[in-house]
Amino acid sequence: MATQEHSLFQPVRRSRVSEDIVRQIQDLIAAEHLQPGDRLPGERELAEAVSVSRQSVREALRVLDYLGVVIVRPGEGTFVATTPPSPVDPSLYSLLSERSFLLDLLEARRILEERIVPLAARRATRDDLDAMDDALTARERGLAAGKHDVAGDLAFHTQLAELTGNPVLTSVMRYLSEMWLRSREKTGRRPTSPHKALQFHRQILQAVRRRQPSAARRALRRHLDDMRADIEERGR
Amino acid sequence: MATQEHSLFQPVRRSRVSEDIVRQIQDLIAAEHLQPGDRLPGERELAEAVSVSRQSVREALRVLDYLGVVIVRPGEGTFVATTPPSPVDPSLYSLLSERSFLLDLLEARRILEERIVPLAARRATRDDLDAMDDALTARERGLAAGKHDVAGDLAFHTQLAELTGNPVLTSVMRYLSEMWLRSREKTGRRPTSPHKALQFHRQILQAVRRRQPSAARRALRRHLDDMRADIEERGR
DNA sequence: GTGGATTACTGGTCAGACCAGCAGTCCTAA
DNA sequence: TTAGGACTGCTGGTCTGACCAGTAATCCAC
Repeated sequence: MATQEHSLFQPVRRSRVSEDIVRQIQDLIAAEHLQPGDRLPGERELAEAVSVSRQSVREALRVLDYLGVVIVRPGEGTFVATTPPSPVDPSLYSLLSERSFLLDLLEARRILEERIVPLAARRATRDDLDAMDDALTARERGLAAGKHDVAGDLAFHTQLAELTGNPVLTSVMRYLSEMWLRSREKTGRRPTSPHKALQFHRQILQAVRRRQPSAARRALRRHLDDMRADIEERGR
Repeated sequence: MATQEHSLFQPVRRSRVSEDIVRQIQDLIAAEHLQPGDRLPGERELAEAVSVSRQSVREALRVLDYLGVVIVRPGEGTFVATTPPSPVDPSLYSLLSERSFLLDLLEARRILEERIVPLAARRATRDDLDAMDDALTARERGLAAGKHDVAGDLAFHTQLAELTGNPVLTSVMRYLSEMWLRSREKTGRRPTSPHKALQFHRQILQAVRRRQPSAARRALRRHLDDMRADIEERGR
């Protein structure tokens, strides 16, 4: 064919098979044919279904993996991610699945939250505090009814950051939370006891409500220390 | 760079080979061994350089392609993209142009860096410190020759974060730097005296080199206090 | 029961092969 | 001499088939 690009014509965009697969899977998720947590067919099966080589399927899955759309666990399979896909610093990506990464993440959280919590105790408005209290109570009730989502636990910490009134702190906290979720999802780590977490949250919030910055920081430290101990222990 | 040094690429070792390659290439770009527009070695060549199959190389390149780090052109080769992608939290976008935003940003930086700097003083390796020293000296010389770029000043702070050995802290610092640049770009704010900044940097680095965490933190505080005063004053 | 070995399956990796497009080279014909 | 086309070697794109190392469910012996 002589359809070269005279100015009228666009350069022909040769599609890459893997791109097509990426789009198809994303569409299936968007259309909710694939729900979070669902297991995708194996790579071999998928390849045959699309009449394509396994290599092309793998390239597609690798991309979706990086995008956070999908979680790939060797020996088990590939699953639709439960956390909303959020861009993660690409340079950190390869670390997400290492246990030490959660400890690094925890160190960063500690640095930040140790200062956020006292600020929240000083700056939060009455209304904000009431709203958080309601949210926490709702979560406690939800847990009693057997319902529990990890993202909600992290939301508490992000909300704490919001109380400071500094949107940058909120943004950074959200950033760390996203990495936390991704990392834990990739490692397949079980969440720590939700009851314990809620108790800590209650303590922190109480101190904040009473405008006791130091007490709030102490409670926060206990919470993070407990998490660290949990990570270090399970890692063995 | 017509001749590509293969010695730049290290043999690969642990889990998922493609992740390692992604990181190596990103590192090479970050270290400016690979410049925007440069052509990467062919897939086959790259594979051999890291003792890995071509498939793994392809998976890595596919990811880098999606991330916008690299441009792949069939028949020609793979090239480093000219514009590195830098996402900013959309919810903050509208705030970028407000003066108070720089103050919020500064508060976050202070919280983080006040803890980063002492950590750096404790953990940094000799080599890292020497490298930073060289970089700082180069910048001093550049300034004397009338050359000055704001991004370089922020790079100092990011490098400080790297000294902690905690990639999360580095990432957050980079995240804040990104917003800082954007915000200042939008507000059209003139940078503070580059000479003054370099002097502060020199003081901080010296304390870190001498393994004096407290002194390093004090120097860092002076630096940030100075910046805040500068922002508040000019805002009037 | 209970626990250990077995086995089928999954992703991770490798090797080698072929295709189509791009770009220089070289040879030929005007 | 020079314009044109064939040639050649490179590049990424794709496919096939094979083996490895984990997971998880099963089954069998104790």
